[in-house]
Amino acid sequence: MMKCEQCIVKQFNALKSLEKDDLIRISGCKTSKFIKKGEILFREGESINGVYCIKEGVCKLTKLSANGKDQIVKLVVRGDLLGQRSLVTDEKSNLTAIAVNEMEICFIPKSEILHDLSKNANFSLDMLQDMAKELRIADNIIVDMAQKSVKQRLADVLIYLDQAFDKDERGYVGVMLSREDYANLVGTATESAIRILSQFKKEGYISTTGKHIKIIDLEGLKRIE
Amino acid sequence: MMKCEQCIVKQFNALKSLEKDDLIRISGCKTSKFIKKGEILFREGESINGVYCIKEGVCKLTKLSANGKDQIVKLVVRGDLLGQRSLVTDEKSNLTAIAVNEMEICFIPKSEILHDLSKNANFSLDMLQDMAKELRIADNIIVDMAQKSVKQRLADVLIYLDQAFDKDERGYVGVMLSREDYANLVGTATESAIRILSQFKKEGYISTTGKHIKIIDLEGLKRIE
DNA sequence: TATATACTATGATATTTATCATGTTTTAAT
DNA sequence: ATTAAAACATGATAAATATCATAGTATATA
Repeated sequence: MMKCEQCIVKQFNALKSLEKDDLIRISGCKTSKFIKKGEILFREGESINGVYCIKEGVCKLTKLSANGKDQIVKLVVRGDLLGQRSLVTDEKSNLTAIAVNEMEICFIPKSEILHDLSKNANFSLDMLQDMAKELRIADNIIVDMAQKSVKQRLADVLIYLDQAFDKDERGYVGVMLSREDYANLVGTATESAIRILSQFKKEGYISTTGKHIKIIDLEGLKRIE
Repeated sequence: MMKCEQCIVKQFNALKSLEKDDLIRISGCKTSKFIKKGEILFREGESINGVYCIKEGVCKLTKLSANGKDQIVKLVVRGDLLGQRSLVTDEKSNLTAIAVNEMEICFIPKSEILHDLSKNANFSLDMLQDMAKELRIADNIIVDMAQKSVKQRLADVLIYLDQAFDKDERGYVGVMLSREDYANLVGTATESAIRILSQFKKEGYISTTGKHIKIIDLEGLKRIE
């Protein structure tokens, strides 16, 4: 099994601020596993008791709203940590994590992370900075949700996917989401998401083959209003 | 001028984790001032270079959306800190802060806070916990913005104001907002906010006298859908 | 106290979005 | 390969919300 101190993924998250000794210690008690598409890592209301480091794959963080629909709050990708928020506040998870595709993840027990938070100021600061950035992003999403039309928000999602995920050989976006996922990302009815994607296709902004989507006119999408 | 080490307000924020020595040091370089209703503490895009501690009053944090409307992202009250996010990431402010009523605030320069963050693990952890809580709240607002109707969101705002602000002698909510503020909190047109408040009044959930609002039927508001 | 200005209110209408219905296509399982 | 289930698509309609128009009301300021 890959050791933390040799793992390249940690460069993308706060674990990069740990010393070699600490990484070796963490490596000794971490567990690693593969998750199939659609599997649930943890549910809203469950205790996580540690932090997941995403080594490969994508997962969606969702929350069930009062009207019974799942809202996707964010997508978590290779290199991201998962569960820091609940760990720090010692609360149950506020969100449900579901694999969007095949994933490989490592789980680091709570006690190890807390140990480092209390001893290593760099690590704490790095974690604090990550959380601060997440907060800025969340604030911006609030503004977009409140002020932009469904069509704009869906265009935004496509723009985000285009820049955040590698494309395959044929230029298709490197993550495949269902139309329902798109709807749950922008907060609309599935039919509305389908309709707007059809319209984007008709108007030449994107091309689609099943769940595969290719962005054809990124600048056009940015001009949607 | 009130000294930090004697100030009761710090109990409500991360500054409570500092030792007396540190508080005295901070007290020595803080500045304190009064802000009039409507005044701007700082604008989106400006460098804050420190942290504000709210000793008295309320301010709104807004962001201008692409369509030219201000969205109120949150209300900040007595005891809250302001500017930690930008301080930690060393970014310009993402939001504009505007006083909702008469305020008294203290400003602590960046260098002092950074000094404590690097030396005091308790302080860092406390800050981290505050930010983690803010993040949870922001995630929940995203879900509400995406999934709830305007009417539900406005009811939620009233419920929040009812529990977050003291009432005056006659039972009116202790903070006065314009109808436009209500609209900018829920992300709707001012006319829509006015209409829904009128409806709530007609249906006996609230009573209003100008900007003064009294919650009459809290449970009723919670049942709005 | 007069007067301008901002805020509140409400009707009429247009636009956006959700819901319901129905059929097709894709995917997964036997 | 066959069949059931899930996902996609689209029309028709209803409901929610925005926009435009107009007028009353409060508030500040000269």
